[in-house]
Amino acid sequence: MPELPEVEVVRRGLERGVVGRTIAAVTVYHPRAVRRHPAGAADFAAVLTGQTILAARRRGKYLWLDLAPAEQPLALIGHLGMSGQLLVVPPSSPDQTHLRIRFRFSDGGRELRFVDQRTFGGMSVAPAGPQVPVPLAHIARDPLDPRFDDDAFVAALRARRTGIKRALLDQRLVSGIGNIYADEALWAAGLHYDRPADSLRPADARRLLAEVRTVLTAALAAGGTSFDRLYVSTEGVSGLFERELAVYGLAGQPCRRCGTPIRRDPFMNRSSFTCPRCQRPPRRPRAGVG
DNA sequence: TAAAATACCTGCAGGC
DNA sequence: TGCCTGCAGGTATTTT
Repeated sequence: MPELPEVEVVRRGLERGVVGRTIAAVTVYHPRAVRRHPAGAADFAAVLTGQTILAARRRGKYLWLDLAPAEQPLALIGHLGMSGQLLVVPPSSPDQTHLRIRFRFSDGGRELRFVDQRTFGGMSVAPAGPQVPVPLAHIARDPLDPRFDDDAFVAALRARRTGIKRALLDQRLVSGIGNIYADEALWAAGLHYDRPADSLRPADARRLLAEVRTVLTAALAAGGTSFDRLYVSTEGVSGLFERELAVYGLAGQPCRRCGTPIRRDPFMNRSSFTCPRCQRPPRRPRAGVG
């Protein structure tokens, strides 16, 4: 599933593949792919046609392409959702089954394709803001951002009246973390997902943040985590981090630290994976206990 | 106002 | 073989 490392791999691919090129034509094959573009698919295509891409940028799990401004600066925003892919491929390559948007370029070279099986992802065009496009103003910086404020994060996390995993998944508090890396970081830090955030000591919060950074960095180095080929780079290559996962998806298998079988609990309509020995449940759980 | 719950969506695995 | 159910989960919206 695309979380920060996977999205960053895609961003780098876009930087190599489409920056500096001019969009010649846009075709939207599924309206849901542009549902966050209020003016609709026709407007989406019309606004983008003729635009030159200046840069490929990211905040958390969102990507955007800065466009050369005619009057006001614009950004082409993308989110991969659960199953989205942004592929840079030769025009002659066969259409993917779930091709949602196609971008052709004026140089006649490789085209950009947004492919998304479950259509949780999507693209839109919005005004570029001073730091991030206007619709992304609520997304916090991610832990790999040089301007991420550790002290502010620790304070904000400890002010939350909820479980720590819920807090980690809240993109307004810290971005880029999804279900996989939340579970991995919590295991590494020896913390249970339902531990109340306001019960964390500052040192606990800092240790958790350090583990988040460690797991995100390692996953990025491995090219991300891939399951059933739903996540791939712009060249269609799968990531290798899955083989390094410690708990996610490993229910029943021994914890690599203590040998206790990993357990899976329902959590927020999905799953949490923990080692019941390394990650003791809290005495006063917040919510979402399964 | 914050936190929790729900809707959205498709493909696959497993049971029968 | 074919139908049904559960599951995967990030974000926006709705409810509590």
